[in-house]
Amino acid sequence: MGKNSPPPLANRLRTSLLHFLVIPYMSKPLHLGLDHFDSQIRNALAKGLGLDAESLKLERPRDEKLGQFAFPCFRFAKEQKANPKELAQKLADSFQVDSITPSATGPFLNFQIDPSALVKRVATDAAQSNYGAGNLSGKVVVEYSSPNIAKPMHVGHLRTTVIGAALSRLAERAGHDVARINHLGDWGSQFGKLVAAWNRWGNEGELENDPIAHLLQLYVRYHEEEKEDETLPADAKLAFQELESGEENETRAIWKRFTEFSLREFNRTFERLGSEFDFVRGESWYEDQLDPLLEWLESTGVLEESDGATIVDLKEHGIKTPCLVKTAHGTTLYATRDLAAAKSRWEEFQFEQALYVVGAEQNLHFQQFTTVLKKAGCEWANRIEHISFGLIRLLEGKLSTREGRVLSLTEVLDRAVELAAEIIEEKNPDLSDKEAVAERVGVGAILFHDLKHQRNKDVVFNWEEVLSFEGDTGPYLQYSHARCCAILRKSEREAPSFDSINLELLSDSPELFVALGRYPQALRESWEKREPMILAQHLLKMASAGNAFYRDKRVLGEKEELESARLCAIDLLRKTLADGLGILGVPTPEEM
RNA sequence: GCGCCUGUGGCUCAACUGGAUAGAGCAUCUGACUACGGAUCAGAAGGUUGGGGGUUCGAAUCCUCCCAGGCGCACCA
Repeated sequence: MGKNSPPPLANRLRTSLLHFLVIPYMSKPLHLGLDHFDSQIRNALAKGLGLDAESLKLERPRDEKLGQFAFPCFRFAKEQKANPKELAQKLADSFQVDSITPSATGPFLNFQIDPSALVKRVATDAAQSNYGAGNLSGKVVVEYSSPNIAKPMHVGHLRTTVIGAALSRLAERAGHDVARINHLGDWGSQFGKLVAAWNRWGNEGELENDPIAHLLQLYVRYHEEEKEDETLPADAKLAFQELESGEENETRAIWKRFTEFSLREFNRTFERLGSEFDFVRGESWYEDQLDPLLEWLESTGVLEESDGATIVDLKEHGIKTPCLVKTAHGTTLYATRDLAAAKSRWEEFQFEQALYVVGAEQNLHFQQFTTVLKKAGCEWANRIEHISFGLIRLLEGKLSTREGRVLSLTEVLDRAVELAAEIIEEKNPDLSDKEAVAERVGVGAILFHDLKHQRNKDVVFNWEEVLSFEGDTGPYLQYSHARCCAILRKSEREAPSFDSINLELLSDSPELFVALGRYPQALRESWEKREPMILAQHLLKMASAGNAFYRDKRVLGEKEELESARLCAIDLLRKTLADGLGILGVPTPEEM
C-alpha cells in the first residue's frame, strides 16, 4: 500500500455519509469493482477543476489499450476558456493518485490502472456474495406477466415475464424491497362472453381433458358467431353483469373453475421460466374496491357523463381520448380496475416506484390512467412507470388469439429443449441427467434471446434465430460457465480464496479483471435504465474475456502457487457469470 | 387524419444518452484440437448510420422537413 495518497478512513466515512445525506437516492454499491477507481479519479479531477466530483462523468476509451477510463476535456475547457488539449495535459501533469497513470491523448485524458492494484481490488470485491449490491431502499412494486385466464400463454407473454423477473432481481440487488405482482387477466366482459359460449357449447369432458384448449375454442367460436347471432352478445353482457353483481351465482361458479384450471397450467410455465411472484392477484382481487374508487373519483370532481358512459376528460392534459371508467350499461372497464389496483397498491405498499411491465401497445392506456390519478390529486402517480416493450410479431402479422394466430409459449420452449437434447446427444452423449440439462439449456436460450435486445423494439419471431445456440446466445454463456466448472472439478480441490493466493500472479490478465470489475456498473445501469439488456451484453463481454483467459493461461498442472491463483480467477469468473445469469433468470448447469 | 415507437454491413443487434478510427454475433472466406470442453478461439471481407437541411469544437445520437415500417386512437383487455 502506498503511503502518500490513500484517503484516511475518517475522510472516506465522511464523504459516504455526505452522499447518504445529500443524495440518498443515488446508488452506492457496497462492492465497487472498477467503480472504486472511477470515484478516485473523479475526486482528483474535481479538485483540479474546482468542481464537484458528482458532476463529472468518466467514459471508456475508444480502445481498451488506452486505459480503463477516459475523460474528454472539451466541455470543461470551454467553461474555463482554455484549449482542450492543453487542459488535458495540465490535468495529466498535476494528477496524482496511487496506481493510476494518466495520459493526455489530444483533448482526451486517459487513465491506466496498474494491473496489480486492479486485480487486487476486483478480486477482493468480486469474491463477496453481494458483489455489486447497491444501498438503495424502499419498496418497489413490479407488475409483470399477467396472462389472461382461459387463454394459452403465447410468446407475447414471454417478454413481460422474463423482463419483469429480471428487473425485480435487479431492483433487489440495488437494495430495494420488491413486491412482484402477477396481475392476472381474470375479469372483464370477455368472461361474460366465455360463460355465454360455455352455456351453449361447453363440453365437460373436453374441459377436464385440456381446459385451456377447450376454453380457447369456445372463445374463438364466440367471435365467429357473434356477428350472425344477436342473442349471443346480449347473453355475454348479461353474464358479465351477473359476475360483477358480486352474488354467488352460477356464472361466478363457472368463472371460478375456469380460473383454477388456467392457473394450474400457468404455474407450470412460470416454474420453467424461473418466475416467482409474491402476489398472484387477478383483476378480480380489486373487485370490491371498484365502487369505492368510483365514489372517490366522484368526490374529487373529475368524473363526467358522456353518451351515457362515465368518463374522465383529459384534454387539458394533452390527451384527446377520454378515460372511460364505466360503460353506459354500468359495467367497469380495464382502466377502472387499473385505477383501483394502483390506489390499492399505494395504500398497501407506499411504494417508491411501481413498475408495470406491459407491452407498448398500451402506451395510451398508461398515459390515461396515470393522468387520471394526477388529475384526482395523487402526487404518487409520478412513481408509476410503464416499462413498455415492443411486441412480438409473426411474419404473417400480429399475434391474435381471436383470429387464431397464436404461437404457444410451451411450444417454443419445447422446441428449444428438444433441439438442446439433440445437440447434447451429438456433443456430449455420456452426460448424466441429459433431460434436465436439455431443459435448462433450451429454456436458457429462449430467455436470453429475449433479454439481450433493447426492450422497446418490436421483434419478428424467427425460429432459426431463437433456436440459435452459437455466438451471442444463452448457451454460449452457459458453456463458458460449464467450462469454468470443468476446470474446477478437474483440479480435485476446493477453489482457493482470493486472500490465500498470490494475486500478483494474476496481473498478467488485466482484461479478465476489467470485465469482472465492470460488473457492478452493469448491474447498476441495468436497473437505473430498467434495461436488462445492459447486463446481458456485459455478461457476453465477461464470457469472452474468460474464454481468452483460459485459452492463453494454462491452469491445471502449473506450479502450485500459479495454479492456485488461476483457479481462483476461474472461480471468480464462474461465480460472477452464475450470479449475472441468475439475475436474468438463465439457468447455469455445471455440465452441458 | 392525430399521437407514440422504430429505421445502423446480406441478416439480428451494440455504441456508455453529444465524444476519439461506428463495435459484436449469424451467414461467407482463411486458420487452430495427441492442448484444463470446437456450443470455443484467432483472422479476412463487409458501413455515405432511411434521405435532405440545421444546431457546434464534434451528430447514429439534439432540432426540422420528408420517406418507410409498427402500434394506438370511447363503452375489448
